[in-house]
Order: sequence, then structure tokens, then C-alpha cells
Amino acid sequence: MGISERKLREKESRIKQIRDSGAALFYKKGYVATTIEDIAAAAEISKGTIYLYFKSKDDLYYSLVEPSLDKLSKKLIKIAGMKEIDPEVRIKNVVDATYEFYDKDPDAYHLVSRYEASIFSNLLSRDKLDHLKDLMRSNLNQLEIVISDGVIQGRFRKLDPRMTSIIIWNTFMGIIQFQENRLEEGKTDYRRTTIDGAVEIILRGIRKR
Amino acid sequence: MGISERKLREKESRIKQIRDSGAALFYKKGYVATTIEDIAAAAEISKGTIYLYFKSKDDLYYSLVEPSLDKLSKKLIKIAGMKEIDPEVRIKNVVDATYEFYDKDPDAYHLVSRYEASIFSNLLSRDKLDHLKDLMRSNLNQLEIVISDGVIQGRFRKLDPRMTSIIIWNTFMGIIQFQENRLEEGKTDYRRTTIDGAVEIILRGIRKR
Amino acid sequence: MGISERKLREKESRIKQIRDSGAALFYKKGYVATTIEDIAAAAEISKGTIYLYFKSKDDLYYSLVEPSLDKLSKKLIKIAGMKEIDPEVRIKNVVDATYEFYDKDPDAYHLVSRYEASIFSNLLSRDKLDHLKDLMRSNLNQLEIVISDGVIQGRFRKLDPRMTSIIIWNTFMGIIQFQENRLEEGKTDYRRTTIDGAVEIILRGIRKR
Amino acid sequence: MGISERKLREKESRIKQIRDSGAALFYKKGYVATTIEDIAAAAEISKGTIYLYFKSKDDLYYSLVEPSLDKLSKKLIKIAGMKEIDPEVRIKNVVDATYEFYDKDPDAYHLVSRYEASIFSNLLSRDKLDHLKDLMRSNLNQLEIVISDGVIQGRFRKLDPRMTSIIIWNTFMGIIQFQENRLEEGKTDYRRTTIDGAVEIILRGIRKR
DNA sequence: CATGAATGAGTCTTCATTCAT
DNA sequence: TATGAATGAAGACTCATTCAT
Repeated sequence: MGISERKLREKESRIKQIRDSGAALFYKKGYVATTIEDIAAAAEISKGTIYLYFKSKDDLYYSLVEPSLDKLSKKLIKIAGMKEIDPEVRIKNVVDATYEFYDKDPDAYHLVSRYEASIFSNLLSRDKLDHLKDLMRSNLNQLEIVISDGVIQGRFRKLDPRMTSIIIWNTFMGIIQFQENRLEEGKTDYRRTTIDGAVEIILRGIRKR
Repeated sequence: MGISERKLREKESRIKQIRDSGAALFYKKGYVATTIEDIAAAAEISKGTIYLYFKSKDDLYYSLVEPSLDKLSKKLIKIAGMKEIDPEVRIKNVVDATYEFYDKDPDAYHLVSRYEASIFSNLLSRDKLDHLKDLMRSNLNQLEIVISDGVIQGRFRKLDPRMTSIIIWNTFMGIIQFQENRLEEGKTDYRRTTIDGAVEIILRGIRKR
Repeated sequence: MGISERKLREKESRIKQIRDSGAALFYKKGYVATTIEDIAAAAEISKGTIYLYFKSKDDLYYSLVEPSLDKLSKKLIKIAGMKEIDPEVRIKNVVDATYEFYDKDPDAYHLVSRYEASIFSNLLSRDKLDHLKDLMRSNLNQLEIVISDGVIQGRFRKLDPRMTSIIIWNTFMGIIQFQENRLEEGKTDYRRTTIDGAVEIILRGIRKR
Repeated sequence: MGISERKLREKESRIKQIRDSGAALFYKKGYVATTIEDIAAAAEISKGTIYLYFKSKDDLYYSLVEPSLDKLSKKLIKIAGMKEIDPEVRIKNVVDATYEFYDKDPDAYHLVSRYEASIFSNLLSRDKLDHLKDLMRSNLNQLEIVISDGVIQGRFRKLDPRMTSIIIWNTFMGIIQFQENRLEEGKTDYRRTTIDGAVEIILRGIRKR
């Protein structure tokens, strides 16, 4: 019993090693430029071992992107659904949740934010592709719902909720990407504060006075 | 002389063919997934000819990205430098200029916006890499200058100009990317209007009342 | 003109090199055990060159088997169709034609005689697979027609033409295979005489007295 | 002792499982296309276990082919040796024995009939290779002996016993292969009757009148 | 200059074999 | 003994780059 437990633990840790190395490399170099050999080396295992746990390179990639997207998606749906809460607060909550997701698992976040449908269109089945697209869309939809609520409740100006959600979403992604580059160059970490500043500006921009 | 002129013209047109095909393909499929064969076929020349004009695949890519970045950069520097003009108008002008750049040469724009330093850090020399980074930074700097002016002139609230420029810049990039995806799915073209809406929201968010 | 002609000749000779090496190796070691590297080495070219002329390993194999089978097939159809000729003579003619085919292009013959549908069922499209099967069947059918004619004309005993054609066909294949083994061991070449002896025995066995 | 007996029994049954699965798979898919994993799965044991009982994949294959060949060989030697029996009857007996061998253990038969020296020349030692060749030859030799007896006794025409044995042997192999293909396509089972028909024709062809 | 055939290093993937438990 | 995870050599195939014409 102890043995089988340990085996299970080891197997899971092996999978985790592969997933972690894969996520980090896919994020750093992109799908095409990352080789299975790279991932194996980073995980300190052999090439073959990866194929014990993942059917193929794109299977590994999909298995990284999908649950991450799914997790974030579920989180945002929950937050956006709290109709009783003030829309401004809900927007902040969405941003907080996304930042927390990013903070806890940056590689997963990057896979999500860097996801490019075009790369996958040749690799994944129609089903999987549509599923990923749906998840991506869902995140934006949640923001849209909250903004829409705010407009209806007269808290926000009469503006296009769709457009506004796009602005917020891409501002978030862009800021993270930008501040990370600065971080790499040894500069101070302004990620969280820049995000907060951006939210402040945008809320001010959409708020009804 | 007539002959050598024609030769020159032909040579230049040959180079243009390669550059145009390269830009379009690099944008559509990404650097790694684009093959020299692809580009040669699109340019209706032979593979070997590309190597007459470009040292290597990454040389071609660099030669596409650099002038595009440079061109946009110069444009923005000019606009941002018009200190006599109202900061809000200058911000709008920066956005207009960027949009015009995008509209006239979408492939060049995409090369710029999709440029990923990480991919090139292994391919390009330190010099070239730094140069590209500088150009990228310059664009943000111009926005920063304008916002800074606005803050000093008391037209904008006291906010971090750097942060604000990041917000504007990434909102632009994100909206283009997003609306292009929707365009591909056959939906109405909301690129320009979404951009305008976003600028409106942000200006409202940073304006001093 | 002279140049393009030479180029064409060189290209054809390159293809011939690959085909010849491929046929010889596929015959000697079987489809699975033969590697593209093997074939390239035998043809004294590089791996990549093979892929300039053939889409894949199984494409090369198919391109070797199909025309060979087709050629033999057509030959036998022609001979079997000569209804005015004595059935015994026609059987001999079929055997002669098959032997001539073998003698002129042993590798092609071996590809045909060693063809195993099971190997291909996973590699080839339904169309191609059916086509090969049809060709294989056709050869037997021609023998069957001749024997059938002989039975109807009262020259042969009342026996199953299908069964008899199978006997003749497999005797031929078996004898070639067997005598080649002996030949390899340095023994005298009895291929043709054994074939003739076998035909003699079988004709005697089916002839009506 | 009861325990060690059980252990022995289990061990033998384990080996049998491996051998049976191996024979079936080697026959169905060929040596190269059959994986150790396949065999282990079919035998419902683990990959490692196979290596407890067999040194390598080719060792397993050899250990399957050799005894099968040996068994058939011994059987035919016995029958062919019955000098007091009529040669025609002995030929029939040889065919019957071969058919019975095939009928009882088709996989073993196929291993024998599909055995291809060329594949093994790289894998097996000279000794083993020669041994297999000897066994293969022996079968033909037995037929040759019987036919030779028939010629001497004046029952058969003056023909080459070697050649005649080759004809008979290969007719048998060819017919089985051919009729099995037809069987797979759902057609009636004509294996035994075709064999009998073939023997009838050949005997008639070699009989002295 | 232009061509495109040829090259071979590099990529994904499979599988015989080993070995710690 | 039995297991099955791990290994890494080997194979099919791609593509940037070179070079003879």
C-alpha cells in the first residue's frame, strides 16, 4: 500500500515535471520552436518518457492549455455571475482573479494569453479547436456581462459592453507582457500597480457621473 | 544605361516581391512555420534567388521588421514632438498615425506587433536585438511624452505617464488582433470604431475635470 | 535545348537509381526492414533527395509495385485472349511471358510475387489497395480463362479451372524462389528447366487422353 | 514440493502464453511489425517477463520457428521412410501430415512457411541460420526420396525428383496462402479440396501409364 | 543573375531492452 | 519472479542552405 502510493506519487511528480517544463518552454519559445528534446532535458528525463504520459507533442500542449483556460474560465464565470455585487467591484474582482491565476501559475497564464488559434488549426481536431475557442470567448463574455449590468443599472455610461471588455482584457494582457520584459531587464516590479492603475483609469473612463 | 536601369528596376522589384511575400507569410504563419520554399513560391521565384538578396531566413525577417519599426517610430516621434498641439489631440494623432500605418501595410504592422524578442534572442546578434528593442521602446516613449506633457499642463490627472502609455498602446494592439479575428469569421468591421471608442474611454479616464 | 535535355535525362536517371535501389532492397529485406537511409546509400544519394521524387516511403514502394503488376497484367491478358491458339500453348505462353518478365526485371518480379496485402492495408488508401488486389487477381484470372477454354474444347479433363490456375501460378512462384536460394549457394541455375519441367508435369496432369 | 510443482506448472504455462501469443502475432503482422509490447499484452503479462524467459525478440522468434520446423521435419521423415508403402500413397501421406500440422497449429505452420532467411541473416548466428535451413531442406528431401522411390519402382515417369518435390511443396504452400486470403474475404473454405485436387493433378502428371 | 536539385542536420515518434522495486 | 517505468538508438520526414549549370 505504501509502495503503490509512492509509485502513484512518483508518477504524478513525473507528469508534473513534464508539464512544468513544457509550459515554461512553450511559453518562452513558442510551440514550434520548442522540441520534445528540450522539454525532456528540462524535466531531466529522456525523450521516450514523455511519450509514456503524452500521446504527442500537441497532445502535451493541449493538455497544458485546456485545463488552464478551463480553470480561469470557471473562476471568471463565478465572479461575473454575482449580480448582487456592484459592477465596479465585480470588474475589479475579475481582474484580481486573473492576476491571482497569473501569479500562481505564470506559465499556464502565458500559454493562455499567447494562445494562437492559427498554430493549432492544423494540429487539433475540430472538436478540441472549437472547445478552446469557446473557452477563450467565455472570458471576454464574463467581462461583457458585468459591464452590461453596469450600463443597465446606470452605473456606467452607455457604451458598447463588448468593446469595453476587449479594452480591459487586452490592457491586462499587454501590461503583464510589457512589465515582464522590464522585469527581465532587472527593473522594479510594477506589474500589480500598473494593473491597478489601468483599472482605475478605465473605470473612471466608463463611470457615469 | 537603359539596360542597367531596367536591371536595377528588375532587381528592386525582385526584392520587393520577396519582402512582400515574406511579410505576408511570416505574419500569417509565424516565423518558424514559414518556409523559404513558401516565400519563394509566393514571390514566384526560386529558392536560390532569395539567398542572392538575403543572407539567411532570419536576415530576411529582420530586414522586414526593422524598417517597419523604424518607419512607425519616426512617424510617432514627429507627432509626439508637436508640443504646441493639445495633448489629447496628439494622443489621437498618435493613434491615427498608427492606425494609418496598419491600414496601409497590415503585414508590416503585424510583424511589428507580433514581434517576439524571445524567438530572436538565439538568432540575432546582440546589436540587432538591442536595436529592435530600442525601436519598440521608442513608440511607447512618444506616447509617454505626450501624456507627460498633458499632466504638466494640467490637462490630465496626476498619473504615471509610463503606465498610461502602456495601457493605450496595448489596447490598440489588442483591439486590432481581436477585431481581425472577428473579421475573419465574416463579421462586420469594427476595427476603427472600437479603437475610437477605446481612446474616448481612456481619455475620459485620464482627463482632469 | 541540349541542357534541358540533359537535365531531364539526369532527373530520370536519379529516379531510376532510387527505384532500382528501392526495388532491390525491398525485395531483399522486405518493406519494413528497408530504411530510406538504406535506399539512399544504395543509390549513392542523400535521404532528402528521395523525398524530392517520392512523397513517402510507401509512395515509393507503391510506385514500384503498381507499374510492375500492371505491366505483367497487361501482358497476360493479351496472351490469354488469343482464343484461336491451342490452350496448352497459351498456358506455355503465359508461363514464358511471366518468366521473361522475371528475367528482365527480377526486382520488379519479386516485389510482385512477395506482395503481401496485410503490410499495405495500413499504409495505402482503399483505392490503391483495391487496385493492387485487382491486378493480382487478374493474373490468375487469365490462367483460369485459358484453362476454362481448354476444358470446354475438351482438351483438358473436367477440373476446376480456378484451382488449376492456382496450382500453376504458385508452382511458378515457388520454383523461382527455391531455385534462387540454390543459386545463391553457388549451385547450377536450374530455374528455367525446372519451370519447364513443372509445366510439363502439370499439363500432363490436366490433359485429356 | 507441491509448491515447487505449482511454480513449475505456472512457469511453463507462462512460457506457453508467450509462445502462443508470439506465434500468432508474428504470423499475423510479420516479425518487424510485431512488438514485444504486443506480445506481452496478448499474453497478459508484462514486457519484462518476456525477457525472463527469452533473451531477445529474435530469440523468441527462433525458439518458435525451430521446434515447429523440427516437428514437421520429424513427421515427414517418418512417413517418407516407410519404403514398403506405395509411393503415391506416401506422397498423399506427406501432404496429409503437412495439412494436419497446419490444421492443428496454423500459427506454427505459418511461421514455417513464411520464414524468410534474409530477415534473419542479420539477427541470427551462422549456426542457428544453418540449422533452420537444414530443417527447411529436409522437408523437401523427404518428398524427393518418395518420388525417387517411385521413379525407381517404375511407378512414376523418369523425371527429376528434386524438381517434382519442389513443385508439390510449393503448390501446397501457395494454395494455403491463396485460399486463406479468400477465406478472409468471407468465401467458402476450399483449402482441403484444392489441396486434394492439386495432388490429384500432379500425381496424374508424374504417373507412368 | 537565376535556378532548383541535392544535401544533411534536426525533429517527432517508436520500441527493444534494462533495472529498481 | 514479475512488473512497468525509463531509456536511447533508430527511423521517417522536413527544410535552411549550397552550388553546379
